[in-house]
Amino acid sequence: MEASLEGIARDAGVAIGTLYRHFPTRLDLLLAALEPRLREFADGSKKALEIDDPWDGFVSYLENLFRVQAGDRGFNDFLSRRFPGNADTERIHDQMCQQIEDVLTRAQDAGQVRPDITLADIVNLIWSNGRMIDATTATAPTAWRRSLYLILDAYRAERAHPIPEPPMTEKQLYDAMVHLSTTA
Amino acid sequence: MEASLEGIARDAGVAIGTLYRHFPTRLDLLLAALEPRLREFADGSKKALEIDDPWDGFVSYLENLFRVQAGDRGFNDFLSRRFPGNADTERIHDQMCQQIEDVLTRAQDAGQVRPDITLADIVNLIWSNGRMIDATTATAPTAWRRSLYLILDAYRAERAHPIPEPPMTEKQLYDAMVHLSTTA
DNA sequence: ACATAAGCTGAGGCACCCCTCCGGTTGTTC
DNA sequence: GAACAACCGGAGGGGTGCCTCAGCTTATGT
Repeated sequence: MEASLEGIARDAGVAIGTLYRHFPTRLDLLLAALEPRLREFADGSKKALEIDDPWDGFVSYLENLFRVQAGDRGFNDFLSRRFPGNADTERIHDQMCQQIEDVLTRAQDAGQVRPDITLADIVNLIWSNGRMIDATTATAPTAWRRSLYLILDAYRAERAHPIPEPPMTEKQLYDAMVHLSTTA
Repeated sequence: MEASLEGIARDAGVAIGTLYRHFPTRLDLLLAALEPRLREFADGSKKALEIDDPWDGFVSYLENLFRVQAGDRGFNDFLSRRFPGNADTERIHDQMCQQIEDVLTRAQDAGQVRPDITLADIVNLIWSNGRMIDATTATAPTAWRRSLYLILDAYRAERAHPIPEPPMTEKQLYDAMVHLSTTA
């Protein structure tokens, strides 16, 4: 996301004008580069959704998400942000959010995930994981799995203690994601 | 950490040369700006360490840490990174790590925090929290408390589930922190 | 009052980066 | 093989940021 377009053109062995010709905006390029990842992610998600046990499905969904996130810096950057005004990315994000809510609600209805968790908490998880991946891919590339399995113990219904802070509202969450796309 | 020095000088109503005169490097400036935060943090830590119950002390320590982190972007940036070669920052970081280990070990010895947690896991927490704060300060400034109390449920010793991934080694952790100071 | 020190300024050199645009190259079609 | 379209290159204008340094201003001390 922060890569220099001139550097990308150089690495691609192509002039800067050509890069702009094919991808008028940085987001166009990112989306094109992300296509295989999005497919990979979708495949994993499909498998996760087919798992009978709701808890296992929930875990599998997150593990797939985090794995793909860890494997691609662009995807990692993309996941945490919203790009208001771009219909493509908004659709992708909306679909993901819907999927997360589905898999989460199913596990909650089964009494396996604590009921006070919301989509915003999972997005938090994505942010957190993204930062961890930034820090560790170079030096401890599988470290993200540890924090995933650790946080899962917080999500189990039977271990739940009350949380003295409400989840973010939908608007707060959206604004936060937009904020990340304009600053960090 | 990413602020433009020229912008800082402008905001301070001073020429760029003057800024450089007082603070030859960006790190010098950061440390000077951070001094009150470091003191505030130290005060809170002291109170936390005086709490009798090891679990409560652990919680209080983290809550203090996260609160200060949420209140100051510079401190937030500073916390996640290591600046190799700078004796001052290395000392501060080493002290913090030592403190964290103390408060953590005490709670583990009391059987209140699960024994498989290490310093590296707490540093993960700091990274995660830092990212969350970047995302939410503008829109949901107290959201960090929620994720703190959520993760605490994962840290409780009772009914802990095994984690299929070892903690980072000391070297991995150090390298990751240095990595963040040169890239993100 | 004068010398010396300390402090401040901002232009300027260098390095990136973004994005545009025009001239040149390659390909296609009849 | 001519006309046309599609494609590519890269110089260049505009912007920002880093950091230095020569010259000016303001203490300080005797």
